[in-house]
Amino acid sequence: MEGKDMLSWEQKTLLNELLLGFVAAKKLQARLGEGPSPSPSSSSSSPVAVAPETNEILVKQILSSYEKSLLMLNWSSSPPVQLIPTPFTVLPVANSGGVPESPGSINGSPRSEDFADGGGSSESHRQDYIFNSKKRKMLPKWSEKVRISPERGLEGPQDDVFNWRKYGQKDILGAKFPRSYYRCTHRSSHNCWATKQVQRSDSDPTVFEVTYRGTHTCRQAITPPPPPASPEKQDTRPTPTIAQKPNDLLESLKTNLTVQTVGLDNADDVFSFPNTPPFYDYGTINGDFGHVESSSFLDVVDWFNPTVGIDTSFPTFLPESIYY
DNA sequence: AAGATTTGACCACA
DNA sequence: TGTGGTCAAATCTT
Repeated sequence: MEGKDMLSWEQKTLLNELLLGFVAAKKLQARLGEGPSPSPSSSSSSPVAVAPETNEILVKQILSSYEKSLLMLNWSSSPPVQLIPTPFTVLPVANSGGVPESPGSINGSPRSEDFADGGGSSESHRQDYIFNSKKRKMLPKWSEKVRISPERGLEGPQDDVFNWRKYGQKDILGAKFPRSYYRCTHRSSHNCWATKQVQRSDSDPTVFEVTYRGTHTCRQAITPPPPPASPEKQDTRPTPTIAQKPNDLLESLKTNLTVQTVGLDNADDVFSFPNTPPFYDYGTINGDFGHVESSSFLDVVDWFNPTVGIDTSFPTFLPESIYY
């Protein structure tokens, strides 16, 4: 029964995201429709200087995709709906892996051990373990390099708004520093399978290589944040236990660290956080809504998920029907 | 007392 | 068989 709750929560989250895109597309459509479409030729500073008809077609396609997706979600509530690990989860620094051979239920089925099996048969426990291990392997994976500024005295990157719980540390062959393993604090409560590994760079101790696996299905960004009790009590903990206003957090993050994405061609590109959190800028990511088959916007969702923890709470203009 | 971290052990995979 | 990733009991912190 709890599993069902989780599933429906995921569906809601997905619906939420879909609706966001849907409404945005609607607005765009309205704008395109109302304004006297600017002359397609000259002084349009927009990078996407296309004929109005093309715009409309694109918008229709977008809307159609959203509608279909939403419809599908609505009527197929019983089959597992995956919020994340789908083959089209592409992240800016994805370093392979991550593509499930079968989109089966990666995240949809909660671990039975969570509420059943009360420490009973070790055999079933083993099977759960194996199953989850396989499951995890199919999660999308990407990494970032996070640089801290030494003068701030931080020893670990405080790189996102998610709550991570350390579950292991390992000495890695050939690495000076041990690798730390974190998973989402809400793993059991929200069935959130996001994990990350933090490895301090050998060559530059101010750089932490953070490898994320899986995306958050929890809503940490809007869960009641614990009061900022004692600032910087510990150091090696790369995880803030805060989930305050993303903007505030981003501002502070911007001053503290930079993120280098790994795996891009120009690896020395240093990425700084933008001023506003999320970048729900479909214009910059679309590239090709025309035949991308409704996956692009999900990519965006995943794109910012790990670093800034886009919460589903940001200014929402969604119909209350999906609000819970 | 509850939640987080540490750490040794176990497991899968290359 | 060695290594990386995870588990879980013990320990620590709040």
